[in-house]
Amino acid sequence: MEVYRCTDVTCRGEHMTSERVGLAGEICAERGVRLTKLRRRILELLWESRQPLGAYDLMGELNREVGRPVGPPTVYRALEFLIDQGLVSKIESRSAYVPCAHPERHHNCVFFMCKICGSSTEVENSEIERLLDNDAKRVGYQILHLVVEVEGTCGRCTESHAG
Amino acid sequence: MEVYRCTDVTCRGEHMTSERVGLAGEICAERGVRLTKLRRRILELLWESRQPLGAYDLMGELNREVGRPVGPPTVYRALEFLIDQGLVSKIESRSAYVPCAHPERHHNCVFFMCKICGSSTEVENSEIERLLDNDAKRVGYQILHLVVEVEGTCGRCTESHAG
DNA sequence: CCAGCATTTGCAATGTTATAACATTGCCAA
DNA sequence: TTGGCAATGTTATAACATTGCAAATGCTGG
Repeated sequence: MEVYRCTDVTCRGEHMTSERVGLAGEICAERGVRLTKLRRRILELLWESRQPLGAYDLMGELNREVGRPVGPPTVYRALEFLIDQGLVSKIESRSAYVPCAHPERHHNCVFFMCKICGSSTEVENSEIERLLDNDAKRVGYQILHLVVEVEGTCGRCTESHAG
Repeated sequence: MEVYRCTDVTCRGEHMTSERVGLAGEICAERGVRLTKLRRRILELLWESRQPLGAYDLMGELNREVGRPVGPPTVYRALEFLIDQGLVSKIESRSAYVPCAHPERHHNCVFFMCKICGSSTEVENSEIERLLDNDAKRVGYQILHLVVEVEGTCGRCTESHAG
């Protein structure tokens, strides 16, 4: 059983995919919604990946696994479910999907994306949310959803490219 | 000559498209880059629109104007130029493009998007930039580009839908 | 158990957004 | 006049996403 680093640096230590997916299962049960085999498998694939996966990446992998074509709608519907349940987020600037580190809490994620290695890091920052709330009041908006994505270079890549 | 409301609420008053595009021309001249006819026309179309336009919306309009097919690369290259010069921003969560209210300053825009009427409002918030800078340091990132987009309902639409 | 119903998935087609690869134009300077 | 260069044109295709309908699956009450 392989082990993966948590993509949320505020959360130290390592977590197993199965642990993550198990938690997701509990959350779904509590809410009376179904984490079906397909949905669970897609969530696993996202946890197993070190970088955001596109819908068609997921499709390709599922194709290989089940040995027959899995169509886009199948994948997109599962992703929609996972996003609705807060188990996955879409990275808008990449058209890619990542598992959410803390689905048990309702928070707006900030994503740091490395331009070089493609990895993503999730952080929580309630202060940003507060600031945007203020701005929203100022311009008369009711907030439904935040998209905060930072493109840059991660420490590792910045070093290795600096020489 | 039609007049349009500035999409940046921190900037009161009204501005003409020609004024905006004129400023863009000056900026390009200073920088030694060329705001060609095509690029200028696309910037005008964005200023004339009350909401973000997709690349294919722009293509359609240009087709009508020049009476022959204008291909996607033509539009995308012009958009790339305008974005590089800070004259236009892409709204990632919509795959749509908006003119930048203050190209003369280098700042990261925050966009509020109304889910109902589709309009967008640009605000400046250097505090958010500062917070994200802190987070970036914390996770070891070098920031290259920020995407901060808020989806919600604008004051007008919130009212009319509340009853 | 199973009939009825809702949810989920399968499938084919299509729509939408973006880029690759290569050709052409127009301008300027050697 | 030619060679270089930036911009644009052209064709094709890649990448991402949705619609509409049919089939399968899973719950629930009889």
